Amino acid sequence: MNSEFTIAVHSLVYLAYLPERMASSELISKNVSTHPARIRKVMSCLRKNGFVKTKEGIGGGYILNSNPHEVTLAQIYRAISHGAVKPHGCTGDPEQDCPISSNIPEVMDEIFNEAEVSLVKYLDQVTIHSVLEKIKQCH
Amino acid sequence: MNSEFTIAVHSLVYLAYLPERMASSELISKNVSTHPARIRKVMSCLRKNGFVKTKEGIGGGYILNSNPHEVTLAQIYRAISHGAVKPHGCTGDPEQDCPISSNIPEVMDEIFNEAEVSLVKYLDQVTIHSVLEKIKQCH
DNA sequence: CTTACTGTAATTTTATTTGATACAGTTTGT
DNA sequence: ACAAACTGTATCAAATAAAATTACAGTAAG
Repeated sequence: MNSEFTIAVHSLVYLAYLPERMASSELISKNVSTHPARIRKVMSCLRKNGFVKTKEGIGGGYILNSNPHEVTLAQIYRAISHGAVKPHGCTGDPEQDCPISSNIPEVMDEIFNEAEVSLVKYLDQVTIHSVLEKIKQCH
Repeated sequence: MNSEFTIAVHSLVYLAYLPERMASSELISKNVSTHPARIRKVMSCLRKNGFVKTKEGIGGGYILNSNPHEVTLAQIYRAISHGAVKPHGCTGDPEQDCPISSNIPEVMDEIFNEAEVSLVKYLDQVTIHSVLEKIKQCH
């Protein structure tokens, strides 16, 4: 899994935290500790999924377009990292005679899909607002 | 996540499938489609966790040392890929004044840990035997 | 019409994963 | 004793993936 999901959550939490709920890619990138172009890529995806609105030109940037109490990490995960639980390399070989080797790719796929469902079920219980609350409770 | 977990599951399923439940790293590597040294590395870990026994020297190899009905993918995951759900890159920066930036690493860590607990809870329902059954049911 | 922004693609750099090689240690059979 | 066939483990090289960087077209504000 690459860290775009983490970047997306961080960015949304940051926007929810700002009084104006608006920030440029440069400002967000400094908070997240990454490159502005990467923020723009992630935010572009979040915009397409309705989590934020963007404003181009002078004074532009990203503004929250959703309720932090309602947006869950599961929604963000599905938008940006769907399928990321499964590792890239797969074992086995469909050409082999052995039923283990030839069928395990399909079976492991199914298992990783189900595993992801469980993971997403947990993420569905965590909202942007609840992440913000957890952060505030850090000593 | 790298694919050692997948390799471990595949290898154990393969051993469970073999009548003798014994195979060399070379034989397993061909079934899995990877390098024998990689199999030996993974199997070495499985041995340390009691899933298999190894036999060195001529006629040696790996032999199942556990009941396929009892070994779950959760046990294998914990042995070989614990912590792998969390992506490598982390966002934020503990040095910054902003509470979001400075505290999000800790909070996201916690979230990924909980997410992994959910994932492992699912894997706990899947045994080596049940994977073998799924494979047999492939058309 | 300049400035400050986003959108997006292309490129380079860095990190991770995988494959490959090597060799010491172990067991078996002769 | 010793050759053969294994595992255990470390190291190096190659492939792949992730991240950073650069570049530039498009847009809105003043």
